[in-house]
Amino acid sequence: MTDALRLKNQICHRFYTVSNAFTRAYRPLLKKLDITYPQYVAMMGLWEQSGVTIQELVKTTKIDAGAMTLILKKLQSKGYLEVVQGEEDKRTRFVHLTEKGKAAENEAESIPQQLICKVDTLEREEALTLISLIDKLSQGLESAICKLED
Amino acid sequence: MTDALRLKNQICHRFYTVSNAFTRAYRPLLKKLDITYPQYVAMMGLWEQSGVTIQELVKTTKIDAGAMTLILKKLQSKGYLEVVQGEEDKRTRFVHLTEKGKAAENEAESIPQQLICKVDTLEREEALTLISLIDKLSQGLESAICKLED
DNA sequence: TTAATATATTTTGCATGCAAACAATATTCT
DNA sequence: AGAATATTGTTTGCATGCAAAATATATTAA
Repeated sequence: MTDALRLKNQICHRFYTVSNAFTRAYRPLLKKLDITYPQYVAMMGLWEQSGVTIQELVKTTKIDAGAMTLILKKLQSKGYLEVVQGEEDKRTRFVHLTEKGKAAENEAESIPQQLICKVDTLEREEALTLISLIDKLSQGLESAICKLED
Repeated sequence: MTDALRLKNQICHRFYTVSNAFTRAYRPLLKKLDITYPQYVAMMGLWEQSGVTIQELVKTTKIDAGAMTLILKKLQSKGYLEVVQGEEDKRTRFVHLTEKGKAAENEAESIPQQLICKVDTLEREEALTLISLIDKLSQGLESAICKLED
């Protein structure tokens, strides 16, 4: 009846589907680092800049703050990072990569390419278009979430 | 150092981010039906075709089979559907919408438009391009997951 | 200064997502 | 027929994602 409600017409369902597929696809690649996809995202955030506040890491990775607490505990228990309380503001906590954490970047270096090699259906040009369209959509979504919360 | 590992260059991270944003955006819209986003996906599958096998529903919605068991229990407890064992093949179970479940489609009819109105950053043309690119990527991902599992 | 308010992070309760193990039922092979 | 194998669903254990409540610490207002 209502075409608007058909699954094949839902952009959201595609994101749901592809996002989950990415998580599954990364799993075998992350095995050697013994981390999950969200943990990998947190590590990417830290490889870009170590020694940041938890809040900043939450902002850059867009990982839920509550989940971040657990993820950092996991990564710390694996020896990838340390968390230290702020001096000035004792509410804040800073996340620092350990040597092992920094070294892991080298092992991770080949991961993106490994996945791209397997997912070769998009030309570079198309990939760039895709990214810019997603970013445009993403912007709208963010503000939409605010509007919808009224 | 390695640009390949930067978050802003990750398509996967965008899907992760946007997918989660969609889930949050839908929450207030699904409140009146008292269902979650995955439950909404299951309902969309059933509005398209009721009386299907659980396996078929898993296939069309791409919801994890294990999660589907719980989701169907939830939706059944809310009175939206019934599950009956197959006659020929007793392993299979068929999912049937109740009257309440069918009626819910009318209430849900406005949901897609409600969200689209808020997320107005994409032109229809761009949205179509986005969809086709995601689908192309999605195809590659599916086969990639198979390759990676070796 | 003291009370009220704001911010950073953690905790809690609930709902998946995922892989692997299981259970029940079918099908196939010998 | 009978055992081995395959298929459909469910269960289990672990890791988030999300919203809301709780903590600890800062900041602001009276």
